[in-house]
Amino acid sequence: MNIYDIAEKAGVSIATVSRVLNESDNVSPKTKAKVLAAIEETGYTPNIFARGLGLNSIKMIGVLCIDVADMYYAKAVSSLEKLLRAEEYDVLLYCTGETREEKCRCINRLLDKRVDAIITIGSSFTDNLLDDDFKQAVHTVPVIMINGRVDMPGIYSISCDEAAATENSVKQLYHCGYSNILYLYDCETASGKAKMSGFQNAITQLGITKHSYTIRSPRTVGDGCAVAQAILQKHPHINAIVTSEDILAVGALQALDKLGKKAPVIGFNNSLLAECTLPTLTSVDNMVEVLCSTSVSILTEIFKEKPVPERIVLSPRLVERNSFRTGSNADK
Amino acid sequence: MNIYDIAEKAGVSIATVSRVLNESDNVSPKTKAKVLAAIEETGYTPNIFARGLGLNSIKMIGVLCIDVADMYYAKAVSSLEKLLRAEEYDVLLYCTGETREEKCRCINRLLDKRVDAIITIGSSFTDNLLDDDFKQAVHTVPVIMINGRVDMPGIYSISCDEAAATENSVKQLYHCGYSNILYLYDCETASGKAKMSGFQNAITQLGITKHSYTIRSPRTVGDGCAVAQAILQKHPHINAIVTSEDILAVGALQALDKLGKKAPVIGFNNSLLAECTLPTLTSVDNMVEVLCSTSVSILTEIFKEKPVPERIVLSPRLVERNSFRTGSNADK
DNA sequence: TTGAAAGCGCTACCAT
DNA sequence: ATGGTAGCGCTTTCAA
Repeated sequence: MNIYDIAEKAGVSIATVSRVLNESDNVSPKTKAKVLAAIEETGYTPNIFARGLGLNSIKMIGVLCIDVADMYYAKAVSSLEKLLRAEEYDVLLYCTGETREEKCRCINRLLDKRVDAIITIGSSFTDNLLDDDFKQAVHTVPVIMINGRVDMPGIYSISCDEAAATENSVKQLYHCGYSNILYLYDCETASGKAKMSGFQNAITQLGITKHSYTIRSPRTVGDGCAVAQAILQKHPHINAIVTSEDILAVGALQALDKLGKKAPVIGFNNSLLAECTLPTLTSVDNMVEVLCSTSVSILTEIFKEKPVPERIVLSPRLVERNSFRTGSNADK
Repeated sequence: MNIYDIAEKAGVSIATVSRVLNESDNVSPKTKAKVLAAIEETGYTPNIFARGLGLNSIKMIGVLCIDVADMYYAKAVSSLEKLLRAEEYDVLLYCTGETREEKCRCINRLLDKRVDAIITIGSSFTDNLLDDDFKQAVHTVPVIMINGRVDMPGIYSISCDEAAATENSVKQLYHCGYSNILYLYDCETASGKAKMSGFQNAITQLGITKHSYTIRSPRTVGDGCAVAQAILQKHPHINAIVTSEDILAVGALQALDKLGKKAPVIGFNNSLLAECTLPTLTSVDNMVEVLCSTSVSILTEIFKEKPVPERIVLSPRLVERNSFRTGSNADK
């Protein structure tokens, strides 16, 4: 079933069918009706490849993340998919994993598929080693980085200020009377570094570097718990914990429970996990939804060839639950 | 940059370039080298639309789920994406949401995109109202349903026996001395019904229907907690809880904590949440990874036109953590 | 308002 | 082993 069949059935030329299909205005209502009837009757749908071949676009956006099984990426992908579909774009999803080789392979594969744009999620695409691949990509399509940043014309960065968020968490704790703070973190991606610098800024400004600690842990509940437990035992005067990830905060809460201790804990990502713990977890909301909707808006503007900012930074906010409340005073 | 440019640069015909591109054997090493050099030099990649137009395939699989932000679907999508990419297929992801209209729209949109197959995740695609859409889909491409089932030639069902799993959970509890069991569930999809029937079977067989309860709750931690708390107060003799979802199990644990009670709890899905609670949660593993890898194997067999079973059922297994251990005897 | 026809870039068949 | 060429199904320009 193709456009010729429809043309024949409707007694018109393929050009006219094409016009109807593309909602061109120069078709008389009568012929339009005939064509639509033929289409309806046969259940015909245009061949996307032929259309793509002519227009060189298939209305598809490539979305890259490390692994959609991670809740943070999943939320973003879900959000993007809905927003893009509303704009008639489909999502081609790649879970690249951590390695540079695979990320590079995915970018190129996406370009081979002639997607209309690429959106990356997460700071791990902020990687000098990928610059060449992005340079090539940008040559063909716009690239939007959510929480990533590569300074290159054609790459648009939409991110949330994680350094400021972490800095704020520490300051809030301090103002509530906690000054022996542990920072439990998981990775040293660009995002990890930003959060760490936020922590360092805070303790420096507050003059509490002497009594503050940082320690790294693999990104699992069990490891977070073990690592936190060890350092809490070694330094019993630690009286508050800030983490780079909700998962680690969950581990920290478990460590406190095991040690029979109480201390405020602040997570990061405001994920479902924050609602599942006892006490429920106060956590930094990284504004994924807003990042995604902003990204899609920017993208549609780009497609319309309107000027858009190359860099947008949003402020995250602290969502308070039972593991720490800024209102309450210290029980220290 | 197209195949003509490469042909000219390499001093051969486009037919030869095409042969090199498709790794046909009938090309002399010398010409092959020339062509590859030209490709390398120019960075040429074949136009996917033109290829698709000829072959009527773009090596793309449509994956449908309700919402990838749900951890259960996210795990499956992640798993499928990796497996399919390894087979050179890309994943077009649609989060359909709950409504039939949107599911239907997504199926049709996927067909318009000329995907090579459709994979649905979750029992909510087992829906008589969608039968017409699937009938049309099956006409064009194979459909694989993970944890879903529609009896129609061309639809392959790969699922996990959730009824048996729930039945087993109840029996395990009973054998450890718990016979006043609450079943806390969230939905009445096909999957929800299967689990419920498993529960009913168990209590009937065990002769404990008199002291068993079922209650429904929205699928959030807060609701699960509130609903569980209410019924536990009304029926204080309830001494064990089985749930249809880890999220509800988390709620149940919180309810027990609030009431200062202890009772074994069994979740379903063996998600990350099960590691985050105190006590950690014993949960039914729904074998997502196995379901996905089986699905991809089946699919590749179908593409090779080999015969495959229309229905595969896997047995789930109970993953024991601290909220209930079959080894331990009742502390009742 | 409509139709004819020239591409779009590739694959695969038929020659040589 | 290589080349010529006819499609694949659509969009769009040019003519009428």
